[in-house]
Amino acid sequence: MHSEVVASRSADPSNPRSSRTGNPGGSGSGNGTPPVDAVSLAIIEQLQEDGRRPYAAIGKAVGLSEAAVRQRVQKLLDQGVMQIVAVTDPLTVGFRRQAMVGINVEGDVDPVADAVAAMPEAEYVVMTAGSHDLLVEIVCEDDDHLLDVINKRIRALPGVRSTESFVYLKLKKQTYMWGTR
Amino acid sequence: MHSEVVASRSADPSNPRSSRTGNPGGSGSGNGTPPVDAVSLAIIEQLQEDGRRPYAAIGKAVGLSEAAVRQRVQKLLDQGVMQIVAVTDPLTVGFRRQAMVGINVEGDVDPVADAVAAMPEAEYVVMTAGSHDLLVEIVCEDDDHLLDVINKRIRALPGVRSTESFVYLKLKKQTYMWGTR
DNA sequence: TCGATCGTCACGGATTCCGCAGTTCTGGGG
DNA sequence: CCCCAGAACTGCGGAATCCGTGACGATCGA
Repeated sequence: MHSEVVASRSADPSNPRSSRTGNPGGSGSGNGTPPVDAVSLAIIEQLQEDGRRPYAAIGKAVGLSEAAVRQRVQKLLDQGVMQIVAVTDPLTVGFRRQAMVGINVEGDVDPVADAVAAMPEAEYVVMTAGSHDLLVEIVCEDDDHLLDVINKRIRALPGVRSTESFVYLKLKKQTYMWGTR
Repeated sequence: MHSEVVASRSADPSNPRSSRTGNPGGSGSGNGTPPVDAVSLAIIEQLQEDGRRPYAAIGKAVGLSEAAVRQRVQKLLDQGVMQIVAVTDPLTVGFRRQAMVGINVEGDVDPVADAVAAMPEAEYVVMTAGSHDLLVEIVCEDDDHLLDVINKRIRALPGVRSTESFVYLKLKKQTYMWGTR
């Protein structure tokens, strides 16, 4: 139904453009060269400040025409590189219990991650290095619901060795401006 | 500079409106009654699916006029209940190292949380119950930068007893549709 | 009951969005 | 070296949207 996630990773190797302004720091030596150049990055920064900023204003800020900005934004959206959405603090909005759950997996992590990601209560799933293999942010109606998700559904998944829960008490900061500083 | 965070918690006790559709479940017995009613919730859901959806379309979906939707959205934005932004997977976008850091605090947690939240590298700060008092999502340029933030800046804060790090390997899911199911 | 405040509706002008060519630039093959 | 194919950018015109303004009705407090 909905557009789905970000983690699709494009899979479009026929786009070795890069060059132009050259990515700063050159940190992309590892594997996937950033599929977005500096201009698209600037556009993303604009939209991180205000997701509804008009294309013309963005174009003026990054030195592009309005149509070009529109096309780039559309492509970034289609590729799943970014999404323009309203974000809220569920605790502020009301009735909802949140928790971060660390999961330890026996064997391959991927299938467990996919299974957890398929749960509607999982808002955020990330594979990590450290004392947990998986970190999952869970959003629930109430404590009973949360207990059910953690102790029944997650722990029942094959490959799950153990879990550790961190129930949210208060959200202190939530930003999406990593580029702006 | 920017509008800042969500966690401002309104602090406007002179607004005991509520009523109207009556919040489901009646969970608002504790403290702050949800400052948003069912209609605003429906608007938020619309914008969670597409942050650029026109006001008229939203109004048609929730049964309101275009101007009414516009004013409600503006208020929700001003109150900090929600923000409309572009969200990305930094790992996909390129050059950036992410990690979740669990922090254990000696004494009052709040000042530590505020100090961490003041760091530009901290994208997400939440107080939790469990084996960590604080969970912080850190976004860095590279490993050196990450190491510096964790081992120098965070550990140097007064009251920090210990930290535990989970370096991000791969983001599997990232949704903001908690209301839609 | 009266006054005040808030939410909603209605409307008009400025702005923005969107599709559609036309042009330029890059890269590959003959 | 030339030509072609593809992608990206620009400019333009019509339709839709955004935004300010004013007025009406309801609710709450005095």
